Amino acid sequence: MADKRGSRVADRTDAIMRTTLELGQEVGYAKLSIEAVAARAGAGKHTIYRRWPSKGALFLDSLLSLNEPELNYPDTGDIEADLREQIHAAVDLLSKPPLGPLYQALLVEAQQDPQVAEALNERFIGPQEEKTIARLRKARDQGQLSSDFDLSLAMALLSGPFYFQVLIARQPLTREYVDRVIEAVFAGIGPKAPKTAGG
Amino acid sequence: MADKRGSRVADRTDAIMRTTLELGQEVGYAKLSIEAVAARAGAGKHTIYRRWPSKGALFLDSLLSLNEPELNYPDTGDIEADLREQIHAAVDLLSKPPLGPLYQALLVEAQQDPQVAEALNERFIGPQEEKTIARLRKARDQGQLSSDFDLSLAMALLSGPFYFQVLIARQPLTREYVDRVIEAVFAGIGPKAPKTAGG
DNA sequence: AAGTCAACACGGCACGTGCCGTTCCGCTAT
DNA sequence: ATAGCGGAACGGCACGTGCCGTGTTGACTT
Repeated sequence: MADKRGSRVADRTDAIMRTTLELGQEVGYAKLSIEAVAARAGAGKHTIYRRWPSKGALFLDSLLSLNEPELNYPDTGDIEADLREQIHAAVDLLSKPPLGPLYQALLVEAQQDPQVAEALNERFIGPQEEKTIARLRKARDQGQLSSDFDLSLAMALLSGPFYFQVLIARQPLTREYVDRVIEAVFAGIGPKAPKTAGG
Repeated sequence: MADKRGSRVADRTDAIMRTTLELGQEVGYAKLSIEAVAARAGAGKHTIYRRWPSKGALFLDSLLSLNEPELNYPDTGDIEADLREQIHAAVDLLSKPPLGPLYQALLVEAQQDPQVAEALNERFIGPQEEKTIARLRKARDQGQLSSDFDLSLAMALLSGPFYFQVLIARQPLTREYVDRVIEAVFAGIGPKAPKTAGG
């Protein structure tokens, strides 16, 4: 039976998503076409269009279906060490092949398609942020952070430089770079001696 | 003579670039087609393809032809105040209509087209970085920055959160947010009491 | 100095290709 | 019977490339 007509819906859906990732890795997201996905997956285009409203939605679902990103925070009591650990893991996962290029493409697509942006935030970035903020909150309660700090601002300070490095500067994200950013975000770039008093 | 054949090359080039920006604002970068630019500019597609290898290159040239971004640093002696001033100006220019959406689209295109990325870095982002770094260096020499600091890292710490806010969090860039980021980057998110030695 | 002309750039048109999103058809498992 | 499927075909759009007739330009002739 070379045909898959009538097989279980979930199987068909999985096959399409797997093919999407496969083709995405081969030709890149930009050149990925629904037509090609349908052809390789042995599916009708209609079957794809029935389930996903856009290429971006299909791609997002496909990526999230991997469900790998169980990026949970360690909690050793040392917030800087835990952040390093966590960010190293995230970097390993999201900035290197095979997932890196795909995740990056998804960020690009999110810029162009508000629906994808919303879904991405809701289903991936948001939850990750919450985990980070929860961990930061605990640290703040333990006096490891400036007490009056807006935690979502801290989030941005910690994440921004990495996105900057990848998306704008287009430089590789090394562990050393991660460590330097974390250290600097904690210490600040101001002079070591307090600003207020004479330095 | 409704025809522009043989008129000066620079005029034709300008007309095409102006039309590109115009159409870009109307339909957005994604739906911008060279065909439409040619039609509205009263130009042949060849004339466009002859000068620009890609839609991205045309768009980049068109944006840079505005030549507005003379974002030069003030130097009042107070690095934090100068950074605020400078970043406020940059934010006003690059995150609000009419240029904001176009600049954002250019960043997106740079993700997909390495040639555009390189040109963008070389002709816009790079020079701006250099100005910032030069100003930071002066501040460091005056003792307003931690003395052993890598200035390009400071660059990333200062820029990253803003790109994050726009591209990832998709939130508006307010002056208040800018001020909070700058303050935090200087002070650090660590506890107020100095970690290293007694202040 | 005035006239001439080949080279060049141009606008416009048409072509073949690729992918879009949709529609129809025949098949198959339920 | 019905609903979902694979597959084929559709019209539409934009791509990038040829070709054509036309206008401008600058070097050469007179």
